[in-house]
Amino acid sequence: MQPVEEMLKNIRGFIKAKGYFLTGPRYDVAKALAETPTHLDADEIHQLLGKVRIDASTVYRVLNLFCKLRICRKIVVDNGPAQYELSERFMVHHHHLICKHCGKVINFDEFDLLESELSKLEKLFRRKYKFVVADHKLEFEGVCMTCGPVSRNKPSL
Amino acid sequence: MQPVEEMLKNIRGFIKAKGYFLTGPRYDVAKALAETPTHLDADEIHQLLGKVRIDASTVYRVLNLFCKLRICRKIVVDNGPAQYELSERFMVHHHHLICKHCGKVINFDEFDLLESELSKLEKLFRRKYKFVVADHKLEFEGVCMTCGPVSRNKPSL
DNA sequence: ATTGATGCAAAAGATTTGCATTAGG
DNA sequence: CCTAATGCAAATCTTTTGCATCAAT
Repeated sequence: MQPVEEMLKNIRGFIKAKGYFLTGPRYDVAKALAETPTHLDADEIHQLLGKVRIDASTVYRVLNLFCKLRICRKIVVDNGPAQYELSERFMVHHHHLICKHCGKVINFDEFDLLESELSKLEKLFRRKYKFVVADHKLEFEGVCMTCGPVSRNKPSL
Repeated sequence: MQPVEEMLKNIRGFIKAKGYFLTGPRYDVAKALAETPTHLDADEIHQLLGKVRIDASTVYRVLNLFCKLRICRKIVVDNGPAQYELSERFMVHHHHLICKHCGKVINFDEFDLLESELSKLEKLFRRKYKFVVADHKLEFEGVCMTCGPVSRNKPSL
């Protein structure tokens, strides 16, 4: 992952190349995302930007634009607002461990064999289902360290 | 997958074993899920049960109970209501291809190598992150046959 | 009788939208 | 100027909740 300044420069270039402006609010949201190693929801971003004057609806509009341009990626979670993170263009490719008690999202990037299996599958889908894969998402749901100690038994919930 | 009648019998036994009743609404929702090879959202279930008198909030309450008991499984999707499907106790284990144009969800169960890789990962998470995996979810997002013809190029969106 | 399940209506939470205003080129 | 972006307020959509009623043992 690149330093924040460089990421912002890249994002600026990316937005302009697509014919959009990097306005104040867009810069602020991009900065919040670039400075956060994990994920933020719309409201957290709005809070972070407390001092600057920005409306919640603008945050959503910016995030939607960013998703459309693939600057960021939306993670929909059960019971709660969607989370956003910079896309793989700016972050390393990874997937998520989601704690079903506290909702915490842990990134992981241990793959090796897995990713090659995934791309084999993607070719299969194209043949068998005529389905063209643009992105894949792998999530593990469970109980994190804080919410439940590791034991030999599966969690009861 | 078993015939619907048998699935319902199993579900009845499962619910009673957990100390709950299989009431009318619960039976109707279970039947709707058992008769659907793919997924339904709460409103679709409500529609399906049009003749029988059941309130939308009851549908949600039943679905939440079913998820808690692991009779069914909730699939949260972007832009739209959550989808529900019977759990792997009653359906074969599978994952999803999600079309980002029309929202269609296609089941797939081609695994082989993949599943063993996934369980290796789950062991790793327990060691490295002290995270105990209860379930995993693998989704491929892309464009389905109806929404875009298969081509050699990646979809522009 | 007592506990749990349901219907109804209202509330809550997240996100989107219409419209007037402002800003950027 | 002209188009795009923003703030504000209201609307929308999904899901949850409080409460009175009903059902089941």
